[in-house]
Amino acid sequence: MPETTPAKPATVPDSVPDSVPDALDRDLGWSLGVVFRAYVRIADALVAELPGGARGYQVLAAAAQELPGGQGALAQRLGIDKTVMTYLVDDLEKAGLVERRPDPADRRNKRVLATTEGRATWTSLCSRLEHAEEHVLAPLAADERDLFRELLRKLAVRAHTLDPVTSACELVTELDPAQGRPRHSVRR
Amino acid sequence: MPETTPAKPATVPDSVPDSVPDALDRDLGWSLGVVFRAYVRIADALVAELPGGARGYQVLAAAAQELPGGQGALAQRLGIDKTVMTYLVDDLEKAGLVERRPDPADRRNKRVLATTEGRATWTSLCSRLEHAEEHVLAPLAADERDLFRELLRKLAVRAHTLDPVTSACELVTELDPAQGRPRHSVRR
DNA sequence: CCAAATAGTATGTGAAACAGACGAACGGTC
DNA sequence: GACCGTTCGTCTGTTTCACATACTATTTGG
Repeated sequence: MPETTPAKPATVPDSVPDSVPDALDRDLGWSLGVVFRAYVRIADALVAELPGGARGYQVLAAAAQELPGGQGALAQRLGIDKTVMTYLVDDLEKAGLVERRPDPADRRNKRVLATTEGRATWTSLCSRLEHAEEHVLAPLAADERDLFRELLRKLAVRAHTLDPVTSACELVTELDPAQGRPRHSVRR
Repeated sequence: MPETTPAKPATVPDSVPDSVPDALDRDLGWSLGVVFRAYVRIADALVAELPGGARGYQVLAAAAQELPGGQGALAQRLGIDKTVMTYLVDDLEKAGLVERRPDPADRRNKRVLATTEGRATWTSLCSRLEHAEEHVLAPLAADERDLFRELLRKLAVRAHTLDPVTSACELVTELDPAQGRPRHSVRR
């Protein structure tokens, strides 16, 4: 236990990760969080003009591409609460980028469609976001980038079709019996 | 304003062009978000007993492995605000899983170390989280899983060392001059 | 010893998520 | 056509959370 001065002073460890055997590297959750936050940060900075930030862009993109379904389905697809989607679309509508139109087949559904200006804005921002993606993926080689995209897409499509609560529950029940010594009575 | 009216009529897209099943699949941000949320959801469910949820687990893991640096460095590494880290460690300390100890070299720094019970809890939860990771990665083949892990790790380590604000700014300034005529190519 | 700087903590504010209730619109059944 | 039950979107209230700010303790350098 090298408690005394581990060869590296605890001061000024700033931006020099000495290729450490950081055990956190092995944690998928940590890696996912870091990459996700990095992307969101860059994307938010790039589309800061847009009402909803990065999520507003995703709504706009969905509207411009005229994906089927009302804004409820859109919310589920984007992982946003439906109440959040309401004022997200509100802001975009106030900005004149999208408009709500009741689905003639089922007037309860309100489709979110981009206006002409909205489509123009989207195409403009779209190229920016491409740069953001490339920026995040920069550490990888070109073929690695495509590979990563494809693998991640596969995971996302699969994870999106599954009901997360259900899968979590069945995972818990799957683990519970296998947990010979389950919990150390972690009191809260 | 080049072509005002797009060839695509905005009327009643009952039959959506199925040539593009899901244009969102191509968006890296969407994929990242979906996978990240799926993981967090499962992880939170698995470590619900722990004070801070999935982030509490990460703090506990860092404490158990005795990573160098105080809780400020820890917060930066985990992408959490330092004020959040304060009451996160508070809760874990109240639960008897970690303890704060002033660094003898610099008593301003408070290292976060796991207690014996904390280490036991960590090893217990660690195996669970491994299952969670495998569950998220289930759609991939075994070799693909390892490959994805490695690629993601590379991205995370690189993104973590960079200052996100700086990189975002330089990306904006890089894009600004090119903004005059944005490319229309949505996706290559 | 004093001044500047840094780590951690406390506090206030605003935004966001979440749950629940409500009106509108549909699908049946009678 | 008139009644249910259901679904969709919206509204409202509550609670949690992140962020900025100010403050204390401690170190460093002159």
